[in-house]
Amino acid sequence: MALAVTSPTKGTRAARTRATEDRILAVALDSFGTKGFDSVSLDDLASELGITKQAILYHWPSKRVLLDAVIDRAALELIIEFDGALSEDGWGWSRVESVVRRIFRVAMRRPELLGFIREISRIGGDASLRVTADLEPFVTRATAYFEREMDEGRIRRCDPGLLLVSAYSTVLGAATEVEVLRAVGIEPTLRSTVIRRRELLSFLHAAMVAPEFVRLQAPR
Amino acid sequence: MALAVTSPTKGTRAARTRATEDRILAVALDSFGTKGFDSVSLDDLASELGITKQAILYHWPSKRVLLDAVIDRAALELIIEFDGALSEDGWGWSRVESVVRRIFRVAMRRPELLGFIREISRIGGDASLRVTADLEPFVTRATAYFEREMDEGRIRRCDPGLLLVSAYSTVLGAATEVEVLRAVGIEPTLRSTVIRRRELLSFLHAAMVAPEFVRLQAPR
DNA sequence: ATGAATGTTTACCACTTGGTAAGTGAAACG
DNA sequence: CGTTTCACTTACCAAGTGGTAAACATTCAT
Repeated sequence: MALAVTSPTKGTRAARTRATEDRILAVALDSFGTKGFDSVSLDDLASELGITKQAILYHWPSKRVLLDAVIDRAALELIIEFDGALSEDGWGWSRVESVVRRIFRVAMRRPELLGFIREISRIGGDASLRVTADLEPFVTRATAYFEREMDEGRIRRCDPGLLLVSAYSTVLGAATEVEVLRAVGIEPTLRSTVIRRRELLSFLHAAMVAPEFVRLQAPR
Repeated sequence: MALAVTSPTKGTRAARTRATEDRILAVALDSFGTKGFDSVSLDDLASELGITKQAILYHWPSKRVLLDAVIDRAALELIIEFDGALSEDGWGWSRVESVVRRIFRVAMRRPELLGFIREISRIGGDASLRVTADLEPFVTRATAYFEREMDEGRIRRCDPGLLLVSAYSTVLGAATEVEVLRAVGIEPTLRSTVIRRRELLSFLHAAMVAPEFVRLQAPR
């Protein structure tokens, strides 16, 4: 879903240019994330934006360069969505819980954002390197956080990187793998999503929380 | 990687036809699974097979119908790969462990197979319905198995469908999400895969096994 | 042997793809 | 005010896209 955009008839020229580029990036992120890079033509993007394909190619010299710009934008938005959770109040399990809630919120409200990251992984090559580089600071922060929690014995000791991947793909899967959910007889309604989140939290809780802290940090 | 194929100059005509269709399906599954449906043209497939695109269109009237055939084949192969694990010896945790080991083995040896299922989910529509229908018997068996284990108190009680999804996406993620792994500083070598599998098993063990059984079913 | 069925190729076709070149109208600037 | 810069459009293009039609070669049944 395209975000509401500022009217193109206001502001200075530079501002309007930035606004146009923003609109293009937003629509491209949405389309690439839901339909896939190769399945979306520049003409598709253009017609959705009510402009011509050449207008897009004016701002970026090729579709591939546009993709790079979309990658940067997606990484930025992801960091904005998630990074705050690491700074929130609380400790141990309650903080993990807030991160999971955030991922669910993003998966429900911005599924194209998470789908886009997946798409980039599949494309591979330079695109993957770019998103990896873009997310590096966040990943560093997150693993450092996990390590601290382990040091203080609040969550079970294990490889923090793998823990991050496991938690990420578990949550992402439960939140986005709609077809698989359907296959196991779970219709992705709002109500079922709430249930899934609760079940998942208890799943993660059991997996992550150090035994001696279980009683102190029970999931709701 | 295309499998070794029987020479097209042997056997009866019907057999050779079947062999050709098999080769086409194998290459199509590989290509669609790794590059995506829209990123692979019929000409790409044909040239990889050393035939012409029209030869493919002789066996299936359109690319979309070919996709349906590939879906059926992928589902069949998936079931063959996984279903055996449900019939293996052992009970409780040891059986879960054997399923996880199987998924890892498939993810390492046939990444295109798992990638293809993801791709189909993204395409959505009739394609998703088809793969869902194809996998239904297996899913039924798996959830029934989980339910039995819960009834007997060997694994923690929860929604069996969600447990399946969680375990599926966790393992699939840890096994296939190569770029995410790279992002958190884990190079996907053989050695690291073994480590990841072990870590993941302990993660799943903690999450799934009922507390009173933990001592009896410790992960290695 | 011969004719029919079958699997494949050659020859096309209309349409879409990413990308180029040149033109246009309005805003920014002297 | 003129003119230059900028964001964008119209007009193309060569290379591919999925798909059709018909010719062709091989195998099978008679």
